[in-house]
Amino acid sequence: MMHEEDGPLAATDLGFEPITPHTGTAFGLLRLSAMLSDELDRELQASAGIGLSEMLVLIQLMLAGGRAKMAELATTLVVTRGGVTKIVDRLVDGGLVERVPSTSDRRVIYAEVTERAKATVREYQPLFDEIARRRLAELLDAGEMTELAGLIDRLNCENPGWEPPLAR
Amino acid sequence: MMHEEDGPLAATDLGFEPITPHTGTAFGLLRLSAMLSDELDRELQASAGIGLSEMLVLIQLMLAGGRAKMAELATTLVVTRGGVTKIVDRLVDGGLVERVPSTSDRRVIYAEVTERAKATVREYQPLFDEIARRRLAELLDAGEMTELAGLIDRLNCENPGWEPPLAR
DNA sequence: GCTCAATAGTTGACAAGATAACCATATATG
DNA sequence: CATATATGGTTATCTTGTCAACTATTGAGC
Repeated sequence: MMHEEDGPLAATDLGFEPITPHTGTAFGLLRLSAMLSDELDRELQASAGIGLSEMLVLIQLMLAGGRAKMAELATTLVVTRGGVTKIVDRLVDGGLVERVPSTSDRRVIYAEVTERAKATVREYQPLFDEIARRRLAELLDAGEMTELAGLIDRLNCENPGWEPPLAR
Repeated sequence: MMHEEDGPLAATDLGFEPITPHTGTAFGLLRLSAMLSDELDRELQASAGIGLSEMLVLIQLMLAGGRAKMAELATTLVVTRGGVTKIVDRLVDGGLVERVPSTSDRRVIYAEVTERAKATVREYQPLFDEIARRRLAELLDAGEMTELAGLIDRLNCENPGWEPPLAR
């Protein structure tokens, strides 16, 4: 019935008017990222049986040539060292990653992909890509998508590299 | 000393080469968002004593004219209904929000900002904005920033509205 | 060489949300 | 009008990642 006591809503119903210049953009960025994460995690979990965090580690490992130090993963994935330990724990349990101690620096441990992991990435990266396409590329024209990709890359490169505060 | 057993790294050291077209962009978007969230949450927690989630609810409430249904908050903030309940619980505990039952639909509860909340937003939104500026606007020229803002807004509007899967 | 600070990784306790079941209310269907 | 279905909110339980403390190793300064 909708008796419309429902006061001063509607005014900005979609809710994207920025209160101050950049707040709205940040707000939108976070929202977009949240939707994307949610869908990626859900689809990967359903198909590949691993979460988004695990997939991101695998992708990053592939990008790095198959192995990377735990601390590097923490920095590039914007997760604490403790967090990486746990994600890698799960990957090791699933037979997707092995821990390989460095011989040159005995503090360091490499996370290294297994053959199984390579197969997993080969198999499910298209899904990842397809979701990204649906949520991003499909809604923009080719030029805009290139623009967006460029801006995001620039921001990632030019931002002061993330490090867990207080060198935690 | 760096004995350089440290194999096939370096090749793509920054780690941003996309494996397939859109994966890299999604990867970058998630990373950017993670850095931004981390900094926003940390700074807000330190200054305002509330987390990013609470601030986002307050901002959304202000945008909606001071009040919004719990379910609306869930959708726009990309959080489950259960999640919103808890965030609003904390805001109520802090005296920033009140729960106001709707009279026209007795299932509905409005979250409504208090005067204290308005003051909090007035006081700390500049901080929010400043961080967004540092992480985004400062690294691009004015035209690029406008471009980015436009693309993000478009993607948020044109994306199929987020809803918790299976009407959870 | 020895001490002190910095770095790498792990661990246990905790905090924030997701999930799914639940109750209450509202709407649609016969 | 009666029943069935959908919607709105909360709750208890579980998962994930942070935080802070701890150990081990490395590198710097004396």
